[in-house]
Amino acid sequence: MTFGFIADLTWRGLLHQTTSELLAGHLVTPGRLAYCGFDPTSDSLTVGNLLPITMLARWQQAGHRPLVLMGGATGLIGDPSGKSSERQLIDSEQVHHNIARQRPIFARVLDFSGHNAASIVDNADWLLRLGFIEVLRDVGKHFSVNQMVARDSVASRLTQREQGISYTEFSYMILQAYDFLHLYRTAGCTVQLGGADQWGNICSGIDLVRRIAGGDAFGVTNQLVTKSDGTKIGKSESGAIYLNADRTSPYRFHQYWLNSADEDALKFLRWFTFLSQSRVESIAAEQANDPAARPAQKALADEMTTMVHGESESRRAAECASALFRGDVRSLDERSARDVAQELPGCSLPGASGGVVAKSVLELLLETGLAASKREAREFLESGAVQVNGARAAVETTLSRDSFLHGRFAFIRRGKRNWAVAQLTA
RNA sequence: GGGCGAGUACUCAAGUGGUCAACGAGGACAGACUGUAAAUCUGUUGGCUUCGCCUUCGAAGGUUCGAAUCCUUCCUCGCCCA
Repeated sequence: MTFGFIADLTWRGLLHQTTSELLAGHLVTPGRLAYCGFDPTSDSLTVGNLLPITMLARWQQAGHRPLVLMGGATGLIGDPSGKSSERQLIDSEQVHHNIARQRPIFARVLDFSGHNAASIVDNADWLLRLGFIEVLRDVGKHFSVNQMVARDSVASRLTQREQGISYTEFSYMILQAYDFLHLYRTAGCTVQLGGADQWGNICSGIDLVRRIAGGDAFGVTNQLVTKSDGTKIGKSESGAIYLNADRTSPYRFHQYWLNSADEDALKFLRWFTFLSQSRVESIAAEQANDPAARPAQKALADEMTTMVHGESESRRAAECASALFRGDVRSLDERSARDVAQELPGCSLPGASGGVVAKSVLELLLETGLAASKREAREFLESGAVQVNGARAAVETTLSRDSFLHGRFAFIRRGKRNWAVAQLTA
């Protein structure tokens, strides 16, 4: 698959800017090396981090080699871009842990084998070795403070009364530029990919490569992700959507995309998935034809879950969703009930063999996490928001042994789309 | 180091001795309507053993019958001066 990288980004509406007209010519030669940096400030990535990863994947699909740069060293500093306040420093042990936790997701989206295999490097390997004086003399000379101060990311912090910027963060751009130089010299890396907010940092790197190494380097930035309602992607009511299954279950992950607004679904399909232009267009046609069937949301949810969690998890999530929302929970046979229950958050109850089980729904709401407090639980029950195994529950409703499906499961639904399950253990 | 000002619930933001769990807005959640949308309307939004009780208004003390509101010290932040 050698569809041009730039052309691919263009029809997807992902392309923001490129640093040079000469880039297209540069990319004619396959096997070019591009890198994109990732900050290991958290131990798990969220869907917000997915876009840069897919950018690298698209790069790879266009016949080039992708390089993941983990900011093991820069993560100790923190990038001021897009941050309204000074970051908290994390220790290097934490950074190592975070890097290790993040690695697997890259392996899923990128291909680490073959002739244009992806690779991962950590800038701690070279940045930590640098001496302060050495950097000031060799690198610092090439930076104009006048320019640095004019940088949007810095300027906003300087003019903002509330938040200042420390010298530490101010220096970040020098480190990132140095990364590019290092990768250019040691690996022949000529392109840096990043979000539109990284434009300045990328240009600094290109500048440095030209000044110190006398080489030509390029940058490509992608559009920043926005949602139609203006909120940030990857944030849901109940918190961030992570890419790790232990943080966000495949079911929840699938649900997140399935709930995309109409205006967003097709856009996300282009931005995040690898579906072809013709495929996306045919989905768009279906969507226009029958919006209620939500073909775009479904395709999006399936594709994304497959990308991040694999095909079988994706299918399970989809089947689980249709069991819960399309059918009657009570019609689930025991095996499917068990499968579905596995996907949902919940709690288990000691179902003392033969003993009488009488559990109030109110407490179950609390234990399954569907309600944050008793007062809230009561409120949900009073407003008729709660159903147990398909039957509406009231404040005083209690469950006896035979209210459990197959003697084991109580599927609890709060509101329209929040599910949990309480299971009796043998 | 000196002067001034600010710190209120998820966020913004009222409140300057009792009627304050604290106006209002946004957000969020729930109900109706729907397509597990959007828009709209309604309700809720500190906790509990809920006609009542408990814990909150940067922190700790104090004054008072009674404080988010007054006093003291401390912490944090911003502006100005050095």
